Amino acid sequence: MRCFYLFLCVIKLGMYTLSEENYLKSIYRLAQQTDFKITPTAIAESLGNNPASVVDMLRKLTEKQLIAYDKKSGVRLSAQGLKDAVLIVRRHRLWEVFLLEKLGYHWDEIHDIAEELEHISDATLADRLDKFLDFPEYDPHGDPIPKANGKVPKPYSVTLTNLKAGDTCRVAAVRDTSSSFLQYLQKLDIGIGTRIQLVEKISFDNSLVISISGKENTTVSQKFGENILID
Amino acid sequence: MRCFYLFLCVIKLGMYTLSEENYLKSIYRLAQQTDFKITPTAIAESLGNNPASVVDMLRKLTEKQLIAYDKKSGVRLSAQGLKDAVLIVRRHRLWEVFLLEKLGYHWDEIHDIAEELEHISDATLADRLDKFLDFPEYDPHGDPIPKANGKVPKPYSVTLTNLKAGDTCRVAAVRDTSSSFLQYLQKLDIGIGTRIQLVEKISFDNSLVISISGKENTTVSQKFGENILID
DNA sequence: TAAAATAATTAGTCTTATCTAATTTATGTT
DNA sequence: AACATAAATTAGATAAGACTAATTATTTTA
Repeated sequence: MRCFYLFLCVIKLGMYTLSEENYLKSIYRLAQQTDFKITPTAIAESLGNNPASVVDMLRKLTEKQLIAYDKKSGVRLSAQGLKDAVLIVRRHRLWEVFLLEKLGYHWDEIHDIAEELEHISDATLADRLDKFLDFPEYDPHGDPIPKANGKVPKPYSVTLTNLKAGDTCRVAAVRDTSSSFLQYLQKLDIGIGTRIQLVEKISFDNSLVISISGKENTTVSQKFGENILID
Repeated sequence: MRCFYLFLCVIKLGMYTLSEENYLKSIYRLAQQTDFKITPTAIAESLGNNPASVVDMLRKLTEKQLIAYDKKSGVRLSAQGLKDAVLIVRRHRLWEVFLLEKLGYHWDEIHDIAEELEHISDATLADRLDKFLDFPEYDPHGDPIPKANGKVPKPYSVTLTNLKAGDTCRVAAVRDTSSSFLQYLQKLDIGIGTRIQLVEKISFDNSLVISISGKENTTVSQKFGENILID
């Protein structure tokens, strides 16, 4: 018995539960996306959980030294927590490339499958997949893929809403990767690399009038604009 | 709230928990491998679980109409349960081919990773992977891969222990896929297709004296022989 | 067939991860 | 500063899936 548990302990070293991994990833993404301090409520929202559950898990992650949390500065990943979170994101984005390029999925189908695949825990899997895919730099949504050494290329941060009327840009990446957003983009004929000109900002509700690939004007919401990262 | 649960219900339709899937697979494999009736104890052993836990789960699977269980005839998969179990096995074996052929893993490394990958639940994933791999018939351990329509090619069933002294055969598949067994095979220079001659059966403990690829004699145990499927 | 051994089951406990409801702590506004 | 609102936390409940220990059935074997 004692022996059996020792064994389990050894083979599980460095591995986390599905939930723990999802919390790490969520905290990492919040840290990337916003400059605000990361609160239990924000994490709860991003995971679709109750804040009370988040507080419990934060305690657990603190015990495991994956995060540090105090009310003043909010939640922060430890060196180890950051390393683990980056690896999960790396796996997610590599699997997305695989699903699109090798299995022929569309870009609005791959996110949810990659959410499952990213938790496969073999030590060399990510690196082998990386090599198999010929070391892609970006995933199909334009997000940079963290390197094997843990380095993360700087993600795009300027959005459509940052443009001034008359400016032209190219779509570099999308922030929201839900299928509803991506299908909307499909309908508008927008993909990575598409040229967009901001024609006008409607001051009433910050709607954006844009021209896609030089074609006739279309109006989109502020929320839409915030989810288009540009070059 | 009510709305949210309805949504969950819809997208989860036809999906099972990790545990449920592992029980289904285990029952399926026991049914394939032996003609004995499938008992809670046998399932417990195959999963490394306590029989009490198995009884609990059998109740649950019965409620979901995935199995039928009575003491007389043991556990049997329902039509639905069989369909689901076959799909899991299909996914497992396809992923094994992928890991070996595309990612360069060795045959003693792939089983455990495929145990995780087989639970990825997207509806079209198995078929896409199948196509990507060019519809392989056997996995790297020689096990037949169930077809998209649910048909399962007949697995090999004759083992080394069924031979008579002097008989020659070729290795068609292995029953045990643990890395300890596969590494042992590697050391003996045995793979799928290797020619083996049974030189002598030791009646004391049913050890087998064999000649591998025509080379000098080696002695292996009965347990070893039972795990080598031949053509 | 009776005793012994084995298998199946029940009852109760534990852990993980979630929830709701209630309470405490912060923040913001007048 | 006092109050109102929002956020964080605690306490207690629940469900899944595992466990141990105790009990009941069923086989074997003498």
